[in-house]
Amino acid sequence: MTDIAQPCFRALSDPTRREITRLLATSDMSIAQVTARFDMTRAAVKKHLTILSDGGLITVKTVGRERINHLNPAGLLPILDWLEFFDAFWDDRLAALKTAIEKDMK
Amino acid sequence: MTDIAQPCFRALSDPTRREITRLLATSDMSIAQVTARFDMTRAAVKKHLTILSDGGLITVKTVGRERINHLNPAGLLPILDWLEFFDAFWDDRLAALKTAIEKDMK
DNA sequence: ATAATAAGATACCATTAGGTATCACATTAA
DNA sequence: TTAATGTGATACCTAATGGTATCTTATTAT
Repeated sequence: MTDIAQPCFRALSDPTRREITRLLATSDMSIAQVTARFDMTRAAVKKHLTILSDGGLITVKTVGRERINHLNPAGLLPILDWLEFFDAFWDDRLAALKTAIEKDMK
Repeated sequence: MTDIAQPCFRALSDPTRREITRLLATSDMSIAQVTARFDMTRAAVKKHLTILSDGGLITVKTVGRERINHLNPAGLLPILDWLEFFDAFWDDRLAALKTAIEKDMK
């Protein structure tokens, strides 16, 4: 029950952190640069970045007095691995799924 | 900034809830049946099921005095939509998965 | 009719989470 | 050298989270 995916799911469970990942997808940023995009203190942003790092979603490189945060898309793989479990069931449950969706739309 | 995906990400952020989804992938279960698989009270399990329902990951049907919990794989689509943003950063594995699901739903 | 079973509802508790303010330290600029 | 900048670290606050216990109601079985 080691649950390797937990730090990743945890990291993505917060909207601010998901937004940070999208920001970093466009370019690397220092903590101050990320903070400039949000209405919260640097300390709060730093906590989010730490959690993203724990989840393997970003890497951090020290450049002078700055900490450059860099997106690590491979950190999303635990999520994909987890989702793949349901591949088999999508086929099996296809009929029920169609019915359920169609009924919901009425 | 309505963040439609938040209830889904939130639902999957807890290991117990992820395990429940896998359980329900094998068969529908009443609350008591789900509870029998975990070392916690029925009230705790019920809370998890409510959060999974809020996240659109399960549906609940009343049968007599029982509440039958049923996996709703389509509830995972918000996650896939969100992940799709990162397609540019790796291969097309994710997009293939998502389009396969959507094709099945039609 | 009575007892057993399934679940809803509420109050409560300890811990975690997201946030702030503040101070110290390292690096760069003047 | 001195001042400004970027960050680390800590203490603290409030709300949310995951859990329990307990009581009530609805349904099913004897």
